[in-house]
Amino acid sequence: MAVTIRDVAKQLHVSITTVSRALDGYDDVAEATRARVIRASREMGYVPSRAARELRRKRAEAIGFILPTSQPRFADPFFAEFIAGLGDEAATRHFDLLVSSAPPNHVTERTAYERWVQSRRVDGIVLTWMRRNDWRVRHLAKEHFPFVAFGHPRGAIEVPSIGVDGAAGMRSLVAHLVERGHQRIAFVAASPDLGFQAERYRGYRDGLAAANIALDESFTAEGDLTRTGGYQAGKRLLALPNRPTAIIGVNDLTAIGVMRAASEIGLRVGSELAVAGFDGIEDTAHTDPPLTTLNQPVYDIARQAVGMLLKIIEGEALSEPHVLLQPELIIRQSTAG
Amino acid sequence: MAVTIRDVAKQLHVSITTVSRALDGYDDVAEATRARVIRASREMGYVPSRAARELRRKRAEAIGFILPTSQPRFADPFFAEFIAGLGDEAATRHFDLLVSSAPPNHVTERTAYERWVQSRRVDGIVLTWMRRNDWRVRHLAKEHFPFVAFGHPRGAIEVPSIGVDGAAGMRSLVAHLVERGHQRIAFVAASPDLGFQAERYRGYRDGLAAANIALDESFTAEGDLTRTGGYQAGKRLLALPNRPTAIIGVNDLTAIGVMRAASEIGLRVGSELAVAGFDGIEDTAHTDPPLTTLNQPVYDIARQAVGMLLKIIEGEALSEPHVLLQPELIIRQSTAG
DNA sequence: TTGTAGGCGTTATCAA
DNA sequence: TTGATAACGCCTACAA
Repeated sequence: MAVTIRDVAKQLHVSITTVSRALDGYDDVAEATRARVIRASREMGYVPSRAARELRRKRAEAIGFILPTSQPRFADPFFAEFIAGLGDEAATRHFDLLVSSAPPNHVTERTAYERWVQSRRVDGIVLTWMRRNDWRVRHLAKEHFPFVAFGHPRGAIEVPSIGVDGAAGMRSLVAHLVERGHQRIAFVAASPDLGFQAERYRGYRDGLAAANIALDESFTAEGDLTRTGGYQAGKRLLALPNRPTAIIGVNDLTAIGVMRAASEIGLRVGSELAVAGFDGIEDTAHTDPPLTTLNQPVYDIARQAVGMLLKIIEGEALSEPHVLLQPELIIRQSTAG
Repeated sequence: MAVTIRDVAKQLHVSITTVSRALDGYDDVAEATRARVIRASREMGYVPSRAARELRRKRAEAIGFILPTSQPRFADPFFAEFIAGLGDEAATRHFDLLVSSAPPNHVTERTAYERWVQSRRVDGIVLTWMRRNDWRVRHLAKEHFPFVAFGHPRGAIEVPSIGVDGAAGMRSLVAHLVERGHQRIAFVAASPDLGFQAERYRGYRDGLAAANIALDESFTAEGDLTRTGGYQAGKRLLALPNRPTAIIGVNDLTAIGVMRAASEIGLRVGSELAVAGFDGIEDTAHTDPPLTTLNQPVYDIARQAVGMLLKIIEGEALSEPHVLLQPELIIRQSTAG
């Protein structure tokens, strides 16, 4: 079996208490003793058992994240980056990251969250893709379970969150398009239940209003955040009698789908149709033509989210419970015409 | 505090033993008692503490996966799908998935693996992006720690693995290109240290040999598995005096980068230059033109890998320690000309 | 079929 | 500055 604290203590002829305290950096242990303990531990390959420590400390030293897998074949590059950020920040703080997945609002989602909460498998949870009247928020708040949200859920409950100003981003994007001479600007949306959809859409409408352009309801189509959804919505919009000259996707994948719809009917993106997205995923730099987008620093956001979560877990007050970052408008050839 | 097994026992006026056994499905407990226990547990919201159970059982009921984050801004869609597969299969088997990340062969990678192994934080580990003479394999084998590899490492040590036949895939791809009249076929490779690179490159060469085409060393360029790497390598290849008429990327991202390099110099992909990749990520269906690729069922592979790993953890023998799947050649317009 | 009791490996309290 | 000892919550021989 693995070497335990008792083995180290026996070897050194000290008590297990001493070993424990020496290793955890308490200051009431003689430096000489500490040095001996540390050396012996390393030599003997002693690493404290996580399970025992958890049991005693009542802390899992882990945080959880549940992927909102909307699709059977799920592969949003956004989440690879997000998870890398979560994992890196957690690791530097000596926490582990548990990842699971569940389709949003599906029954299995509920069990997934409850399992972690009830069994204290994790000390806190990171939420993303916030929804209107999100049951996860209600549930976690009721259980007094630490969590932090990426995105700002609207609702009665106070939620520590970090988000990107989707409305402001969209306003600046619309302004950019108007400046390029566009008046007929369409929007491919996502489910209205999604918080960032509402926010970005609001920015789109406000942007139009600011330019004195009347909102044309037929210029809003709904996708599902995937390329395929964007493609289908794009086809519908481009089949309109008086079709738009610019189309904004609620996210980059959607916009990429729109580009394909355009090129399929021989429309040149950039000169004959402007297309733009939101997220700033790496793909956008490599589409043909490169895609204008609103970049959000996903990796850093993830790290910051973990930082906030750990503070909450430690019981510290957050100096800033609602961090709001500005997305960066990256203008590329897809809106160059 | 959370409700414990003792609370349930007290409530029901039975011993904690009875509660424990009733819940774990032992058959030496009266059905009536079991029913009462189960109902009371649910009503009281009792879920066994993972920490206590782990300590007692000496099992973490968790598996680990460490993302090979080669880039600062890391976002390979391959891994989002892979993680979703790992997480789903683990969850259905009542295991948790721990995710961390580390740059391949960096010192921190070693600590990341060792931490989990030493502290028994996880019961097994899934390995990917196998390398030549992989220290992880040596280390885990030496520690008798359960693991399974995605990809077939060549080496002295017997490694349970699931892989996709990259060589066969590349042979069929080359055959396809030759059939379309191509003779000058280039390859954008990855680090030769990577197992699948060696394998796919071998397939490329074998494919050329089968068609009696001499290998032109200048037709091999090295990328880094990213779109940018592919773009740069593509530019080099296309600047060659007698440039290739077809370029194969060792993975899809690389191929996507090559496409951009081509369109940048006004070469039409499909008619004037054939491009193909490997992986079958969703992007390939939405590039312009859509990209020919070798599809590997990443999600299912991940699930199967977990299945194999759990068998190893349970101490069962694997009926098939080396699963080899065939990639599926998906021919699209990028090689249509 | 049920209950008693010991121990998994730590950390924390208290006394020395 | 160190040590003995009691939990933490659960599982499992063994006894009843």
